[in-house]
Amino acid sequence: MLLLRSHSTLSASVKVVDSPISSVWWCEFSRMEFRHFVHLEEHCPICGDKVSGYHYGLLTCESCKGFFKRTVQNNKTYICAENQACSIDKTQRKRCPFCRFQKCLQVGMRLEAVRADRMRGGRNKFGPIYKQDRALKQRKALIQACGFRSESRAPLIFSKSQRVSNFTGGLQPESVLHSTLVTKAQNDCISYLSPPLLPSSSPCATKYQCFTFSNSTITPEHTENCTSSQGSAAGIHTDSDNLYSSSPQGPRMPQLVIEFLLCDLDQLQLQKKVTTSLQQEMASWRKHRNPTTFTLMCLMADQMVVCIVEWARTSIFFKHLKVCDQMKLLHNCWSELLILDIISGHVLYNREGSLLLVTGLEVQLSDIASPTLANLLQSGQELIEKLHTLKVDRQEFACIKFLILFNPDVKELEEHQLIESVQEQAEGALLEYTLCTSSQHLGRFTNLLLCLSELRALSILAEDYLYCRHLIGEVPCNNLLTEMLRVRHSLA
DNA sequence: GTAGCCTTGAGG
DNA sequence: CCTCAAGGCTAC
Repeated sequence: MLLLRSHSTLSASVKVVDSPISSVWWCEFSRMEFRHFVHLEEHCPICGDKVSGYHYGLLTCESCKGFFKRTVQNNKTYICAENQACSIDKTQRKRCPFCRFQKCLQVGMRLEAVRADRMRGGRNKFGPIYKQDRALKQRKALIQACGFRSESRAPLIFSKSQRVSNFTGGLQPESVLHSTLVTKAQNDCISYLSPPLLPSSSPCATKYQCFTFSNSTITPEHTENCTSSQGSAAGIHTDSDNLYSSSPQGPRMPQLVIEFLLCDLDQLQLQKKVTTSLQQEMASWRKHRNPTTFTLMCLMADQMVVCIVEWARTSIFFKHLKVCDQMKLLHNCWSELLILDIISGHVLYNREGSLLLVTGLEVQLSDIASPTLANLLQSGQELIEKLHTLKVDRQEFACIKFLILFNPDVKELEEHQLIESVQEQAEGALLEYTLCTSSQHLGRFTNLLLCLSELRALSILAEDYLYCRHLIGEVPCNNLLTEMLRVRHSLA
């Protein structure tokens, strides 16, 4: 609370400017049967035929829907007569069911959407994802229909020639881990230039424009503080000699993703900060007695929560919110962000095996006496494995953090609409990014959202567990962690 | 086996 | 009541 209050020099609330498309007009437009227009414009990602709606996780044609259903329901196995690389289009889709089914899975059709009980009608868990995707497509189609493009600002990108020392913001350039980080950031950027095998029918493969601020609900001026103050430290600039200059019409990273990335504290900086604070904490603890592993974990968590608050407080959009809303949002999601930070450390730096916390503290499951804590760590490990398999990158983690932070479902928000709008834009940015970096189309985005709900569930369990131990006096007191624990439970 | 059309039923 | 994504039916 103190942290937030002491920095509450908010100049003005975020200005909501008139969109080039007025909101009244937009509402009227949305009421029209516009969604059908969107569907008709789409091609089946498997065979290129006309789509008939969302089926088993994504927009497909009627025949691929039926094919997928028959294959899964009847447990069919196929064999490819060629080399398992048959091209699938409308005219040839019947020739090789093996390759057709492979393509169904590849683009993201979901096996679990085929009902084991064969019950008809109703809705499944993908409903919200279909809704989100539809909303984004409507926005994109509307932008195209109006000939409106957000190209007002030069794209912010990583420069090929950017020096390592600039990227670190002062950290040791000889650090091996750090070099990996830089290479990864540059590789991410390079791979973005040549998106993996998108079918030619996909609109992403042919033309993709930066969509950020496409509905212009938030003025670019609110992003400028962030980019100008942190851009150089992060090694990101608007140099014309950039990776994309040779292909102005090629795919671009959604600008909002870059903005999020800029706000994201470098994992190594975070580690350094947390370690320093923790060493000081531990020194004072050891004067009395040696802390247990659980105590160490609590001390570390406390320092990470401080970093999370610091990150949020200086982040794009969030820094312009009213302090009361900032506090509500953080009180709602601190544990999710905390777990995400720990998990992202594992996924990004390819750590496997025992749970290695950000300070370097390694926790073996066998060392954990409490079965509840051991279960929590086990669930954390499983989520790490899922995200590791998905190869979630820094850009996606940066978007996910904003998705978690800007939760419009938090009660009694004063700037509810603005918060909802930021979350929608973060969702849109993540979807855009995944559509253009993954060959799985909607599948990757869906997988990320499913992981997000698992993270939410895990954070609730972890918070409950911490609170129980806090009640019996086992969590070190008088810090931000215990304050966060108390606030949540005093509101409940 | 395929694919177009029909029926169903939970959720908005 | 309407929507729409499931499963079902059936001519080919």
